[in-house]
Amino acid sequence: MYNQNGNVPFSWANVQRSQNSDLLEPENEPTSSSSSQAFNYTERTIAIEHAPYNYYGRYQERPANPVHSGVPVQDLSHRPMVNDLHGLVPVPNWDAYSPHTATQQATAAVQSLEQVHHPTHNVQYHPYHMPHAQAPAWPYYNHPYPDYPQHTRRNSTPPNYPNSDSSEVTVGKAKPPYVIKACASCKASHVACDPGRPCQRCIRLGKTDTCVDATRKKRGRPKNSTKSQQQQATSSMTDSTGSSSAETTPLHKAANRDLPDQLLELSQILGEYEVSSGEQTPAEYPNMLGHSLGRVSSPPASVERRVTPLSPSAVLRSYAMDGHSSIRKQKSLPSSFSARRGSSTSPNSSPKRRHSHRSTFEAAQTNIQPVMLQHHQSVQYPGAQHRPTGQPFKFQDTSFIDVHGSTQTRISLAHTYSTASSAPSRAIHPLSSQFTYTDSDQEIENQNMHHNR
DNA sequence: GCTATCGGAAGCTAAACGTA
DNA sequence: ACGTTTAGCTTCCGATAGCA
Repeated sequence: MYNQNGNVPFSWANVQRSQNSDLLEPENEPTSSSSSQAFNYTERTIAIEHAPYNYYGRYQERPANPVHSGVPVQDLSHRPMVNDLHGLVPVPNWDAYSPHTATQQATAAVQSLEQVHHPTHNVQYHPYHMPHAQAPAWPYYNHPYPDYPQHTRRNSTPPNYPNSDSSEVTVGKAKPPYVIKACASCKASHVACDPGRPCQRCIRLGKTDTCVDATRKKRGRPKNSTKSQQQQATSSMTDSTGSSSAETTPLHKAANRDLPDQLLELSQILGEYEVSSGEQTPAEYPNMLGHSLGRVSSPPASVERRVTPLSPSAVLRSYAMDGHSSIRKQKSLPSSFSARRGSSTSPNSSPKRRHSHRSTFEAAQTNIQPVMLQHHQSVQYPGAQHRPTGQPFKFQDTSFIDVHGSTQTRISLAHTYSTASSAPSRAIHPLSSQFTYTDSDQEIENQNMHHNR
């Protein structure tokens, strides 16, 4: 249940487990110190002035928080919540703060709420999530998961739960985690906001009247995005013979077909790769697999035609990046990938970080097999040719057929490239193993020289 | 020193997708 | 049904520049 840092990684599976486990049975929790009678969960003592953050790193403003139903926020807000589909349930023993700071009034209020709404449940509900409880403006707003873990981003060290034998929790150089909603001014200025309205920055700048929550667009994957993408890709692509694709097939379904059909469908689904017909070696496309694998030799005689995908980064450069740099890399990697991020050209990119990328790259060299395609002359990177200048676009689910040796293996270029000025990191995912590949700065430089030649 | 600007890293959400 | 993936959004760090 705990990761190597001793933290409980957030997942709904863990939430569900916790609901069925003794996490909701405070009396079964190991106690490192005394328990609060009011809440019956294990406390950890912590100096308030040193610990303005809860277990997940969410900022807890200690003094003078709004009081709701007689419940001071600072006394109750620090408990991590799990969602039991009925309400947010505080998880005992995850606390960074002492419940002894709860007032008698708070105790009575919570007990009253629990009795009214869940008299038979042996769980404890956060009062702000009780049906009739009016949520304070902060720290919870109406956010459904107010304690969604965030300490992975901010340098807010959670307590060394569960193995901490110290009653003192070291928070270190913790910074306030993200606010749930930034104000319009802070958002526009790309600066940190705080939950107050007006926020401290607006107060300082005298913009108190205009300090309102920034409007937020709907997040999440759009409805029918895949379908529409496929339709768009299909309508804009032709194969080398000039024939239009008559139908679309999802990549994962195409992968189960016979090879020629699969390739045909891939050619319809994917976009245009750069094609070399045998006299060209991968070294002429220095950023892609051939070069990255250190492979410059001729293909096996059995391979009639080699298709060398142009480096996504090279493609990006070729599409008139005009300085608009809101173009970014896709972040998330498939779970089977080693999680790694980063642009090696970022001004913040440290040599150490680049070294890390390089190490992975070199490790990948030993594993990746040459990538070639048969029966297949022209494929497109979806949408590339129609991409408006300066707008982000992405390569995704790009597949290759590895016909090196006797086996045929589908290899997916598993990730999305949409960066204008940074070197894209990339992940290449064969079905049978996993590895990643990332450009180094030097490689990018070489590509630039090659491209400008 | 203060403030504004902004590129982009890191994180969040929810629909689509995969799988048992 | 449920877990995973992923598109598209968010916040805000940190570099840089302008100004008094």
